[in-house]
Amino acid sequence: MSLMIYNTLGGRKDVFQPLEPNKVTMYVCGPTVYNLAHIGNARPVVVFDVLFRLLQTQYDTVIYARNITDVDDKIIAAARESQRSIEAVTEEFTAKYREDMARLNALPPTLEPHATHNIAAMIELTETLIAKGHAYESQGHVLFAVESMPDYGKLSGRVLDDMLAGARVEVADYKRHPGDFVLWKPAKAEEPGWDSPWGRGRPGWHLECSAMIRAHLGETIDIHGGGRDLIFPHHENEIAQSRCAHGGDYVRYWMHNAYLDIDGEKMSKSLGNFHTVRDLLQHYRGEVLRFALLSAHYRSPLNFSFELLQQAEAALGSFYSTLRDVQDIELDVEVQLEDEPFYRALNDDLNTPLAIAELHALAKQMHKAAAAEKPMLKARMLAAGNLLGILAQDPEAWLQGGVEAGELSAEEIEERINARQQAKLNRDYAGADAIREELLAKGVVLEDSRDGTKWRRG
RNA sequence: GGCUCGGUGGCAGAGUGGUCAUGCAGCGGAUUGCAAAUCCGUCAACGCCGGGUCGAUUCCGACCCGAGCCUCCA
Repeated sequence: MSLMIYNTLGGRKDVFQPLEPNKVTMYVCGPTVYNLAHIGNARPVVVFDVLFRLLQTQYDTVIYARNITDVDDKIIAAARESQRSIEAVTEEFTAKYREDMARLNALPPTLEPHATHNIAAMIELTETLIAKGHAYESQGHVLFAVESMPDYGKLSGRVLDDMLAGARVEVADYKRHPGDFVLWKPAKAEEPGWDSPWGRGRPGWHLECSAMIRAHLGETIDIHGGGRDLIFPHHENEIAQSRCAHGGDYVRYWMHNAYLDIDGEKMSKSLGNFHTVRDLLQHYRGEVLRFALLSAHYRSPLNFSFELLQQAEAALGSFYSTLRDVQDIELDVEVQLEDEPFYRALNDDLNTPLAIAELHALAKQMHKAAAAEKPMLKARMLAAGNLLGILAQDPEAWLQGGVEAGELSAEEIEERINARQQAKLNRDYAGADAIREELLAKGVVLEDSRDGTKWRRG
């Protein structure tokens, strides 16, 4: 089965073929570590985590790099505001970012290059660009000359002349062309800086990705991912830097996720309409957040709401409930992924909503299945869950757990269930129902079955 | 203004040139001491207008509406 990927460059789905037959290199734009990640920032992380898992089922070597931008104007500003050192700020938010993403069941990337550890590579790249006539020094800055690249704008479908027509930006006087962008800029004394042929300074925003990809993954990588808003200028400029410096292809497949909306508007830090992952984790388990993020296709906007999270929670609860019914069944069967509808769905440009629908279909089959069919169905559900990064918990623990501690402990609940059982034996159904109601009022749902009474929070 | 991308049932959200998405919610039934879970059945959509087609939500064109990028942002 071949993986189809929608390539922003070209605007259509293509069969994915890595440069080398059994190796895939993938790079996703990571965080600028100056504050907490919001749930919109988590979307690419979760989406590309699914891709990472999927690729690993097909290729022996998958190298997935996600950078940490730890030098940036916003970081400097954040450090100044909180009267802390740059390092204190970046270390704190790097650690918190890793924790938050781990709680969303995102696997750690293979590599996590830091911008500040790769300054030499950036300087070298800048020197190459100057030597080849694609960059120039001006008033202490080094700028990339967009006019030196004939097909600049190809990724975003822009033409330099058109961009000028609508330009609203004041053009810095050190630029030859308004579209020229900074590779290296001078650092003030109190700002972080590194010695370079152009004096003490620091890199421009776009430079780090090009330099680190080249340093850690090679001149040409297979997949580069990120949010849609990075297409221009960030990724366009990365292409310009890398292709002009090294020639050849930079990235074979560009993938861009759509954003999360709040009331039809993009969730963003600048609009202030965001929820941090950390905040949401106070109320919802990471797996619920993850499921919610996967409930829409990654290229479609996803309207974020509490209803969405509640639906995600309900869906996961129902899957875990199905799995609880078969929790004692041993797995000694092997799933043939190639035959699986959910696998087919994921291979079609990561169609996670369809994969989830197939998971519902599997659950439904499980409910009707004869005993002999259940081990395979369970294995298939878990295999699907594994690729989506969900359903790996103990079902009982999931159903009885939760972020918001209930009013009752498990022991207290068991005690009430026993009391109710006794009432039932005494034919005191009114008493038994009273206990059911009492527990329900405290968020505990009882389910009677031949095997006794099960409970869950819900 | 330029460049992108969208508009699917009450909600979320896939997909397709011709009887089915799926989930949640609703309605009816089975089951249950009562419930829950589950099962069966059921309601309901494809922005608007035109064009081609035997037939379009799906293709083409215009229009309306929305979002994003062009400035830090996933």
